Amino acid sequence: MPELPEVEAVRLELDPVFTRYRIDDVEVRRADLRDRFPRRFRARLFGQTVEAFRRRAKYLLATLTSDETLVMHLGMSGWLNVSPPGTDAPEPAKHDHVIFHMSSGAVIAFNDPRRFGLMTLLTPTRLASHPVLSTLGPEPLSDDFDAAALARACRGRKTPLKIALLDQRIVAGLGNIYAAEALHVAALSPMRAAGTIARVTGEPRESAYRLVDAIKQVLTRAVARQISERYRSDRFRVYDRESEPCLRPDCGGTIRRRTQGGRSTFYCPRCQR
DNA sequence: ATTGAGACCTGTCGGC
DNA sequence: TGCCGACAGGTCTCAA
Repeated sequence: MPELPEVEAVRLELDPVFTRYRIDDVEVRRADLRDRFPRRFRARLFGQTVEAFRRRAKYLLATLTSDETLVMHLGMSGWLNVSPPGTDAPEPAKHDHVIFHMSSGAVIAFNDPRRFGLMTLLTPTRLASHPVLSTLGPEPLSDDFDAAALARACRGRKTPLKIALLDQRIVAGLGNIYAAEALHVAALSPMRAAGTIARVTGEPRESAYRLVDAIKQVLTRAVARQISERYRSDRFRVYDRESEPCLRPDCGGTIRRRTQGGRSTFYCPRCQR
């Protein structure tokens, strides 16, 4: 489920009942998501106040009074479900692995059937030197992410553009759906070599400007729509629309599906070059 | 250095 | 109905 827009929706939903509130209790019902939880996980959270809560790429980062940061990643199937203050907390659902009881009265359940999600605690030092977090590319909706930055990152690369967009070191937050969507908006082929959006000097070509605009547009709209609602394939231009007509006016092409890096890519072979 | 394949884990869906 | 394979919005590791 979760790419940048979904993670941002989760952050927004949690913020009013999570940020600046104390963690009164933590139920750890399974301590093994993608990695085993760190030692003393529960004890290190117990009684801590969430001083700040932000999103970086697809990660959620909660800074605690202790200066440690609770790092959460939703993986493929993860979500954080909120029971608002004043409501009866429901019985734990299947695959509720960690449940936070906040001083706001809210109960927040981390649910993740496939357990590709991640939850850990990092000291400031280890946060700053984290091999993944410290090498993430720019936030796609920030001013740091522009055609020059994208072209520089793609310069000389022969890997297909779609694969490059999924590389979180190039741009952080795109996943399989929005990478395909952005390439369609930009009318760029997913198979094209990533390096072709840059000149040999590393300067952006026109396609790099188009792609950056498309990424920002696709993500901005998805965030605005508060994609936390249920998955509906008709919200997408190409994703999950194999054999259906291309939605670009006057294109007349048909959406195709093929595999790249072991994952499905959807695109229009007619208008995406 | 890049790149591709396989791994992790559970659920769902379509075909027989 | 039941079984089986294919596939799913992510990331990591390992080999070539």
